Amino acid sequence: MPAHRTRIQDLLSAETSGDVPGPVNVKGWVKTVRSSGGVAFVQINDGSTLADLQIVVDANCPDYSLVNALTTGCSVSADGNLQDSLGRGQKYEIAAASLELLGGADPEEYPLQKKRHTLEFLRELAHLRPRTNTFGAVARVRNAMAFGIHKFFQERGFLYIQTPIITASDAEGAGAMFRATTLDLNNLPQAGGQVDNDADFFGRPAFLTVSGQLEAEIFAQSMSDVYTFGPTFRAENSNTSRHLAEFWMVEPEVAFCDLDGLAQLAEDFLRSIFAHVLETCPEDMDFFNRFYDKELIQTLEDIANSDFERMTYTEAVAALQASGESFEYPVEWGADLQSEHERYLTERKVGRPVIVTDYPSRIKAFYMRLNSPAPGDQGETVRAMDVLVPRIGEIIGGSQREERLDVLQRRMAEAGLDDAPYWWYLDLRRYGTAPHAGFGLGFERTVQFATGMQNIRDIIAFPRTPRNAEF
RNA sequence: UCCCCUGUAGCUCAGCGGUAGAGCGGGCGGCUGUUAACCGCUAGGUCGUAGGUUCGAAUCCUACCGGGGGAGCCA
Repeated sequence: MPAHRTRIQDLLSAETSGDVPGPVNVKGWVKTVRSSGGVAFVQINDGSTLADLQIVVDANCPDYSLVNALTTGCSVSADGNLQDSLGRGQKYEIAAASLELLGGADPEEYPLQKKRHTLEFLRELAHLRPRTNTFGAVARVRNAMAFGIHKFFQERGFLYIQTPIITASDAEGAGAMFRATTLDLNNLPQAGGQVDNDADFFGRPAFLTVSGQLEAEIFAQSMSDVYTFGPTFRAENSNTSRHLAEFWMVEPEVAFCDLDGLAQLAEDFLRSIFAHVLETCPEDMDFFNRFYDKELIQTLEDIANSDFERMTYTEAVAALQASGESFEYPVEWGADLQSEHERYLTERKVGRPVIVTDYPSRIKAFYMRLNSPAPGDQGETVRAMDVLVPRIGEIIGGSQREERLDVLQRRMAEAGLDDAPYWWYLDLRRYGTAPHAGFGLGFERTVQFATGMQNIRDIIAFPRTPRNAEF
């Protein structure tokens, strides 16, 4: 009896069945059971790879009678030798010497069939859907991409930093925040006719972070090259296939870097992580290519192997106006680009990712660095960039930060912001200020793009959206 | 938050004013290596909820709740 479980991936990746001598132990969850005469076929999956393993149980196995009790969803353990499969459809199979039922799954109640389910139905079964092919593949690809992200930055000497999840500062412009409080909402302490925030846990209002950027800037102004990778929260009432109330964001922040350097970093970064996932998850990527997007792999390979298009906002507006397209929203210098405009640029105009830079200051955040005027501009612009990709639209938003104290203070005043809560942010400009830049990447959107999945709720294990926080 | 679509058996759907249906899944029985196996039999539903119109409502109307698509906000 083998002492340790062998992962299915390790068995299936063997060069020949002879490379796995002697009996092995396998464990997993039953996908389907077929029987024919005196032979039963138990197909199991253990999550280590997309492929199932077929266990052959015949009358020679003392536990043969057990197969009648096996149904989809059971967990089992089997010992036996790996052999070349006698049937078609799989290379190897296990000839069971013994079989054990670890946990049953009442077939009258177990909700997963061996047939295909809709993604909408599976969304209600977040505790069971990782057992399906699609969600197993998403979990593995998501894992590989997280690793690829760390690998990219670590190989470039970036420091992984952890910024707070609970924060008292509200990164301007990033949207509505969730309040984090220990106050009794049914009996709020009052002071001077208002809620007494001094009685709250932190002695002041606190929130769940919408971005680690401002804190990351602190470390960029000391460690030079840093990145964050963690959860962020937006209390926006957004009901789309691209928004979550809780999502993961990657935010590099780089000292002594301008917008051109940042755009290059963003491009290298995206190309690197797509190449990484193609290389490390070939079976899963084939699966997505077959069932979700027939051009997925081709698209990702193209991105990994070709340069991104660059254009300024002013050039983008000119291109949109010259396109002859009839857009629902008018295109005019000074207005933000709408989804339809972004999609035209990346999908129709260039057919690959586009980096749009130098947006009007009026539509961007106060911390973005003010430009000197360029030809064609019809107003102030800032050193901001958006990376647009087909189907998803904006996948990265970033900017060179305003490092000049006087300009920053002027911009904050124009935005109607009070200096006081930003005292430490301004201090960074008072003491050894340095040019720096950073961007934010929505992790789920990136995985969504890489898998071809239509809905972001199928990219995160336990999606938080308005009116939905089950599990 | 706005616009459009949608909610009928465990799942996917048909039925769209007159006695609630199919396929899959489940149960039972066949089948000497199967491949989302195959063949036969069978059980299973207050038609999202609450009102309203009507002799009669799954079907028409209203509100609310859930789901989907699109938009806005953004990552």
